[in-house]
Amino acid sequence: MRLSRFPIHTTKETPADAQVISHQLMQRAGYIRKLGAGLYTWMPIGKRVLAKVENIVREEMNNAGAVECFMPSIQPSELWQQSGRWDVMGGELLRLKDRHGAEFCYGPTHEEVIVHTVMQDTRSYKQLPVNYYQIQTKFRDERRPRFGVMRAREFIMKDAYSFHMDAESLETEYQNMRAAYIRIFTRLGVDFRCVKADSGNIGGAKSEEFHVLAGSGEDLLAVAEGGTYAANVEAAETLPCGAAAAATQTATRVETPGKKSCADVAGFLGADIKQMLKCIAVIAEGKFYLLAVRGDREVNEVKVRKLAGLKDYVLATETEIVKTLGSRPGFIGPVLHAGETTASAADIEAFNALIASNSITVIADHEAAALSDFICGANEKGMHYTGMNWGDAIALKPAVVADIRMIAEGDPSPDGVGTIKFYRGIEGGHVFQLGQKYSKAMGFTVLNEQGQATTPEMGCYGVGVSRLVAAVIEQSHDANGICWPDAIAPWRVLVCPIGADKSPAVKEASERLYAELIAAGIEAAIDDRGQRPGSMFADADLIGIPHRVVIGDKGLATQQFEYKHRKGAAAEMIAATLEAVLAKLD
RNA sequence: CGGGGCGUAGCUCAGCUUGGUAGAGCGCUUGCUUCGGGAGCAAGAGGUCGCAGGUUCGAAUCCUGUCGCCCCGACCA
Repeated sequence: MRLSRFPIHTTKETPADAQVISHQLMQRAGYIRKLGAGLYTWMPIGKRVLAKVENIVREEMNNAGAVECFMPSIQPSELWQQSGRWDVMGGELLRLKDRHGAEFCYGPTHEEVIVHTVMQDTRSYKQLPVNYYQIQTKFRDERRPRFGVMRAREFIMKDAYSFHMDAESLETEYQNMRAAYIRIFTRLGVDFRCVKADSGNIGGAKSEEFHVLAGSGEDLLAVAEGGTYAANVEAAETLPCGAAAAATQTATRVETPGKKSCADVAGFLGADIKQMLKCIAVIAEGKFYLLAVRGDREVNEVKVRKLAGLKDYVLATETEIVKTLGSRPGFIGPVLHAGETTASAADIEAFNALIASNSITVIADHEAAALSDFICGANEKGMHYTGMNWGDAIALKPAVVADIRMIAEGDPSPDGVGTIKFYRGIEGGHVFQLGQKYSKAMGFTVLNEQGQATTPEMGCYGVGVSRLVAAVIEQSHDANGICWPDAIAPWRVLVCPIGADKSPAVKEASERLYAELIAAGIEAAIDDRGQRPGSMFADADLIGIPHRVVIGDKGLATQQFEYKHRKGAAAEMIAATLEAVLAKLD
């Protein structure tokens, strides 16, 4: 490619609206231009990189036996009503009406369409398993699009859907896709982890995410040092611990004026925060719950939502807490009122009746259940209990003991091997076992070997193609700009003639090398824009071309080119031949 | 959706408090001199100050509304 005929629009200034480095560099280097919130145009140079990522994904999907198709981005609402998601999806689903008033949505994903399509042609077990994929534009009306193409509203996704007669076949294909994803991320040259994931609201059982490790990542990953366990913290289990030790103290009300957080109370009382019980008041399906974890722990929302009856829980408001417990946030505990509060005797009786009755359920984490002689809120403003024990007459017993806390750094790995360390990651891929959720909802059956109608098992596998471009940059850049790996660089080699307008020798040598590289099948570009050396080098670094060959009179005098790798510290002189340049590319 | 902030030249921003002829840097055009890490000088082009009302002799500036964008918190490739 001749840069004189290719739009390269770089800027020295960083756009004001870009927060993360990949977004800044993609805009500065002219890879993308913003059209609106979460809407980006891929400029020609950016499209080259995007196409390369797409092609790597396509090659690995094809090699893994998946077949490419292409579905409409606009989907009829009927399909979403069949699956039940039309009413479940919130504002994220962009809804449209056509001229007849018929309702549609812009597809945020394609489970409905693929099931609808595949079921039309699939009648027999002999036609399964099969795995369809497409690389296509999706639209999700994100609450808060940000970080450029990393979290755009319109983005490019590779989505694949497989169908199977049984769970074993699904498991086989799931592992096949998982292996394909490992190859994809390896070819992209990124440091990544495959982690156990929560399957979210797409449904289904087993799922893993592929994360590109980066400090700017939005996800927190729990990875075992010295082991193989890796999970998104949302999905990371924690190990049960021992039973509570026998009580050695009796409960004592103590004043803790204005001390609300566990750290404040522990500090005020000179106690270890690990002796504290943290209680979170939540309401689900009209019922009041207290979620109890140790003072230094956090509640894991995803785990709580998996408990029976708590799927749609919300935090209790201060008003609700006052009404139900006679307490305020900061002083909540699984305890009855002692009768020494400013509240009236009747109120206390009412609170205690509520607290003691089934209308309040205590759900304790394993560690919280194992506490003894602990400190907890007294359900009175400014008051806590010390020396409390679950067996105490005024303490409620946990109705449920479950794993509801967030895993923490330093915890033993849930699989028993290694110690947990946290990393940040950018989710670039996700593999799911969906089971029969969609095939059942949409009435998809095929005849098995016995001639009986059977609902197929389904898997789905996504790669955030456009997001990955940004993720690679997050991992591979320096003060001067992007450092592309060869596999997805817009060009592998850039030929930079110095003073070609003045020196016929330079012009001739650089044109010849450029032509030879192209003839040799190397993706090369020549910067024939007539720029001064400084701006030419600055552009080359900013747009991130891996290999740079500078040709000037100085080098040609001794039959030499100058070669520099984008990540190399210094340039070196090499023989002024195609062979010498090719040797550097290997 | 709740909270905070910003809309002035292609880009980054000043001007607004205290109304009075619209500014700088970068970029762009032309000429000359330069030419190995974003050159110098000179001369130019380029903005109905997001939009709509209102106050005023007069509004980028004050008021109201509206639209857009960005940032901080519950979801996802």
